[in-house]
Amino acid sequence: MNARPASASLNAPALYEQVAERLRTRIFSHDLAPGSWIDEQALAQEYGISRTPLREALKVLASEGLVILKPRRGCYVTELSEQDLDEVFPVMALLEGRVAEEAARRLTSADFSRLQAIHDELEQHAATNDADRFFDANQRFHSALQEIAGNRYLSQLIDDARKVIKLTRRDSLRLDGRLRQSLAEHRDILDALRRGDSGLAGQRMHDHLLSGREALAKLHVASRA
Amino acid sequence: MNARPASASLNAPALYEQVAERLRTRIFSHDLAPGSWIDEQALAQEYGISRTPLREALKVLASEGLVILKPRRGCYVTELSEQDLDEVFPVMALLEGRVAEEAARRLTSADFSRLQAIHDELEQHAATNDADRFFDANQRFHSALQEIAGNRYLSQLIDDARKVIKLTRRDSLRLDGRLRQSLAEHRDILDALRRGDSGLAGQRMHDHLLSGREALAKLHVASRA
DNA sequence: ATTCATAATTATGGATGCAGTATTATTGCA
DNA sequence: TGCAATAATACTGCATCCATAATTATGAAT
Repeated sequence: MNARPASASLNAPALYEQVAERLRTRIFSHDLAPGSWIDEQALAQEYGISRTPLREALKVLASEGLVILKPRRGCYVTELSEQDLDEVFPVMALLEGRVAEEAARRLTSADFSRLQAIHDELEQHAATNDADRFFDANQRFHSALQEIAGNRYLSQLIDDARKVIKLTRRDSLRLDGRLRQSLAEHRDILDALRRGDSGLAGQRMHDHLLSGREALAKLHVASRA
Repeated sequence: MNARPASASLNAPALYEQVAERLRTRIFSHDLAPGSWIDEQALAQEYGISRTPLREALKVLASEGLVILKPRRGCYVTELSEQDLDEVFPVMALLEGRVAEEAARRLTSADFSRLQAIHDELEQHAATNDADRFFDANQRFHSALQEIAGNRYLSQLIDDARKVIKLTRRDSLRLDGRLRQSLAEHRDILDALRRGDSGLAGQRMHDHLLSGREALAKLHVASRA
């Protein structure tokens, strides 16, 4: 009747994984800025741990593409070039498009209600121009679709790609009008899902992602001017 | 005029990376069999290194999906279920299809000659029924296409997926007739590339991968009987 | 004053040691 | 003889330590 006493320690993620997660947060927030050097000693001291689990965490982040390990020269936060973005986004569009397509095929009415509920949040936050909450709900919408599509491997690739894309997170959603446009695109995707048109859902999701890339490009051009 | 004296040490991969590569080889060869426990001490001793770099290597392999790390319980070689394969292959087909499509768009005549040369090897090894060399040439063909397509991110995802698929390498190519069939599919792909029909090239590559999955499925059913 | 060489400092990568936990073996009891 | 409880063993995960290489600072020479 107890809650598995052993599970307490089993459920506790390894220290290196906890550290990896903390570092991800700091990288996404640009607290650790792209291109900046990661001071192992300082971080280990700050977290009150030794360098060993920290270094293991950095290995994980490196394989996720969030940092790059330069042998004998330390670890640096990844800087994405425009070319990198032009490579990642089309792939992301391909993968997310597939998810939408597959989700449309398997969609139950319960699933749809769930998506509808999240979409309503999107409408709300778009109305109040709350980019942060919009972003959050947006992510949950996409995650829900992934779950419905039911391909864990595909999901994992998307999650990884999303991490990479989040490196650029001075949020294209903050571009004037982008939030409204994103919402409109979501409406169209939801519409295709309701109609059960998997091809169309896939196509619209695909284009939605590319549209996100364009918004980001505009933002970068603007910030350069 | 010198050849950069520093590059000697820079070129040397980190120890953990060397170890990771050695482990990959042993995993693919089933020297370390799926599901088997990885004895850190024994391996470290065998390689004449400490457990530290070995453990770092295992972190990398874990993020590649070749092993799974069970907290406090050690590291095990990944076992792929049929469901896993049914998830990975369609994604692989999607990605490789995209590569073929993109490569077809960018293909120069020099590129085509290169592909043709590799394909000729395939014909050779198919004729002599040399599965190992066929496999090798096959991999080079796909790699060449990836290079031509010119999307490094896409390439990386495919490379990762290929590693996962290689876990099952009791080679579907060894299935009777599969080698011939694979060759025929390659001919068709090359044909589409020559004609510059990117859509067709993508489609055929996509189907080629799914065909590979089917061959593997037959093999597994057969081995169960 | 600038540049190059050399010395001092600092950081990385790897080895070793140790505490805590899981696993296995052993012993006692039903 | 089988099962449970407990003791012994073994392994994982983290910390600490050390050697080597890279970076920076210092000083000399042009």
